[in-house]
This record gives sequence, structure tokens and C-alpha cells, in this order.
Amino acid sequence: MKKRYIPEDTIKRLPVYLRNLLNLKKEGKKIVSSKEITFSLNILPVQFRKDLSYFGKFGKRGVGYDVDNLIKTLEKIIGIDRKIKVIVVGVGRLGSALIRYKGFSSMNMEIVGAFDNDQNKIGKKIEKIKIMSMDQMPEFLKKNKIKVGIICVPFDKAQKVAEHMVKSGIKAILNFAPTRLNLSKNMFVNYVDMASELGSLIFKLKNL
Amino acid sequence: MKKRYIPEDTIKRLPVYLRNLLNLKKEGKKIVSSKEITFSLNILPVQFRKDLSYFGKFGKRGVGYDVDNLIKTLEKIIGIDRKIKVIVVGVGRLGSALIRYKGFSSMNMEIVGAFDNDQNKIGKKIEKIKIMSMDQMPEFLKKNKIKVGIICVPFDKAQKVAEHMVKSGIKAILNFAPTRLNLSKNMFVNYVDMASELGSLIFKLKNL
DNA sequence: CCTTGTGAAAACTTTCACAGCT
DNA sequence: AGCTGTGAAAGTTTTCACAAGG
Repeated sequence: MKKRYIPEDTIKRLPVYLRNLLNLKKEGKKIVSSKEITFSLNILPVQFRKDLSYFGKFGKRGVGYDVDNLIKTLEKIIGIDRKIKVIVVGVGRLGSALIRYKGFSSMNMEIVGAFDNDQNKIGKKIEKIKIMSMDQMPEFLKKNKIKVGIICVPFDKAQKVAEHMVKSGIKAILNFAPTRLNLSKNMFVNYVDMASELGSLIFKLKNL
Repeated sequence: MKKRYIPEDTIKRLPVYLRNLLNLKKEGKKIVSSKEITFSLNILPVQFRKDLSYFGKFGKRGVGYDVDNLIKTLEKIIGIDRKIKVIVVGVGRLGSALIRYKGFSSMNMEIVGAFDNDQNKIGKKIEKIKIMSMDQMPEFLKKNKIKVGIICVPFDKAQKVAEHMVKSGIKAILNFAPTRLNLSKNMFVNYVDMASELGSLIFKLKNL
């Protein structure tokens, strides 16, 4: 595979395309055009075609894209052609909600373990997911070949927790704590910052 | 076409700066440089200064920024110099977690109402927040002058719920449901798409 | 020295326009 | 005719380089 520079925004759109294709498949669609794929997404058809062009040619000129093939292609591109196992650290309200969240499975992601430092929680289960202590993390990650983790601890615990995750073998983190993480450059971190998202909405409301 | 004076990414960074300044204030800092402000944020100092420059001059050359003043300035710019009231629609696990989330108040945001169509939930309370029926929404929004709402319903209900919110007076939506919303162009919508965030992390893990 | 603020350049992303295939 | 794929152009954002001031 030839390595080329892929825009960050392209990467973020790939899962959006995939989910829409899964919906179109459920509706019985066999062949779709770039126009149909992007219709409800506020994205131009050419944007989709350009995004795909970073990875190859997957359509038929004059026809469109085979839904099943394109789903498989996108799953492969994103790296979710096999089930990806993920852990959650911090089993508060938000962490529990994520463990029970149904939106991951259609994207071939699965939360398979949870960690917390609260002795009252360790050993208990949420929907078949065992809550483990922090020092059980390295072994669990190794045994299950897990590289991706979600942080759901309070903001003042997030940095320490993140460092522990890195030491335990995590390579990519989705951080729900409202703070930026300082980790080595080879780590991948995405942020879900709910207050900031609301803040930017409020700004637009007042100014645009 | 849609020439925007302020870049979208600048808008998204403003709340991040503000929160960091609130932390620096808590640590006792009175004066800070752009370098200190951006140190833990993976943002270059000049990016911060450029972002601020869209709104005016707030620093002192050779010195830096007065923390208290800059906090007030950013709160005013973002539009949260007064408490902003927000509603949640959909009181499942995620909606409940958001209602109890402590990260909004330091940013002057407050969830003051919750809506659901489940008769078993309507009338109950979560942390002093009354759960109301969907048809109580217009009156509640008008009485409390609310323009911002959060969607936490299943993906197949989100479009209808969003349309109801718009009809009831909502102007800006933070959507946690994994689907894009089709609303009129004068509506503001931000998306929190957890599976897509994980997906883009997995992509980077495999490819970068 | 130290900082901020900013026009200009560089880098990056989106959109256009059309070639090429069904 | 209809749709994909893509180089080039247009548009946008970040970074550079440095003037200006404490």
C-alpha cells in the first residue's frame, strides 16, 4: 500500500460514509451514486469521490458504487473489517452509558473491558462487562490484543490515567474528560469535549 | 460563497482556551503569555494570538495577558458571560449522564429542562431537573428563553425530534444521535459522533 | 531582553471542470 | 445520457517573520 497524505477531515468522514451506506443497504439499495451517498450528509458528491480517491477506484463510471463492496472497502480502509476491541476507563455515569451504548456494534467496535479505581465497583459487571482494577490493565490488554481505550474519568484524573493506559499498551485514546492530554507524539488522541461543542454553538448563535 | 469572517476551527478553540485559563486562574496565575496558555494544548502560541486577533487586542506587548480580563473577554466573545440555559431531549442513559455532568457549570452553561416521550419518565426528576413531555416544550422554551438543545434519542428518532425542537423555538442543536440532521440552513448543529471518533482513531492506528 | 499583533507566505482542503468509461 | 475520478483552481487556515511596545 502506497502511503500518501490523507487529510484529517477525510479520515473523519470515512465512518460517516460507512454508516450511511449501512443504512442504504438496510433500505435494500444495491447500487448507489455519490449523490445518493452524500444526499443527507451535507457533503457534496465530489467531496466523497475525492475522499475515496486517496485509497483507490471503487466505482463504475456511468453507474455508481456496489453497496456491499463499498461497505467492505470502507471497513477495510478504516480498519474495522474485523471486530475491534476497546476498553473504557472510568465507570461513572458516562462510562456506564458508553458500555451500554448500542451504536458501536454496527461499526464493528466492541467495549470488552472496563476499569476503575473505586473498590466498590471493581468485580461488578455492567452488561457482561467486568469492571477491573487499574493494575489488571496491562495483562488484559495483552491477552486481548487491545490498543484503543476511552477515558471517562474526571478531568483532574485524566492525565495520570492516560499515562497508565499508555504504559499498559494503549496506542489510541478517545478522551471524554474536559482536558487536553500530554502524551508522546506517537499516541493518537481524539477529544469529545461536550462543553466546548456547546460553547461553539452558543458563539455561532450570537455572532453568525 | 459563505465567506466566514471567523474560521470554524478558531471558534472551536475559544472554549478550549477559556477552560485552560480558568485552570490557570485556579493555580493562582495573574498574568500569562500565549506560550503558557497553549503549552498543554498542542496549539502554537501564534495560533492563539491569531485567533484572538479576530476580536481585538487584549494583551500587553512584552508582558502577556491579564488572566481575569482574558477570561471575561473570552466569556463575552463566546457568549457565556451570562448563564446559558440548555435543554436535553431523550432521557436514556446518555441523557441522564449529561444532566448530571458537572463540566458545564464552569463554562456558564446549565441544563434546566429534560424532555422524553416515555410516559414512565415524564413527571419524574433527575437532580432537580423535571422530565417533561414533548408537547410542553414550546411553552418551556418561551418562558425560559432557551435556544439551545441537546439530542440524546436513538438515531431513528433524531430527525423527527430535531424538527419538533425547531418548531418549539430551538436554534442550535448538539446532536449525540449517530445520524446527520436535515434542517433549515439558519439552524446551527454540532455533532458528537462517538463511533466515528473511534473509527478515525482506528484508521490512524492502522495507517499512520 | 521579553512579549503581542499581523500582513504575507506557505500549507492545506474544497470545489470546479472535464476527461474517460459504461 | 449518466456517473466516476482527478488535475487545476479557488478558497481557507496555519505558520512565518518581523515590526512595535513593555
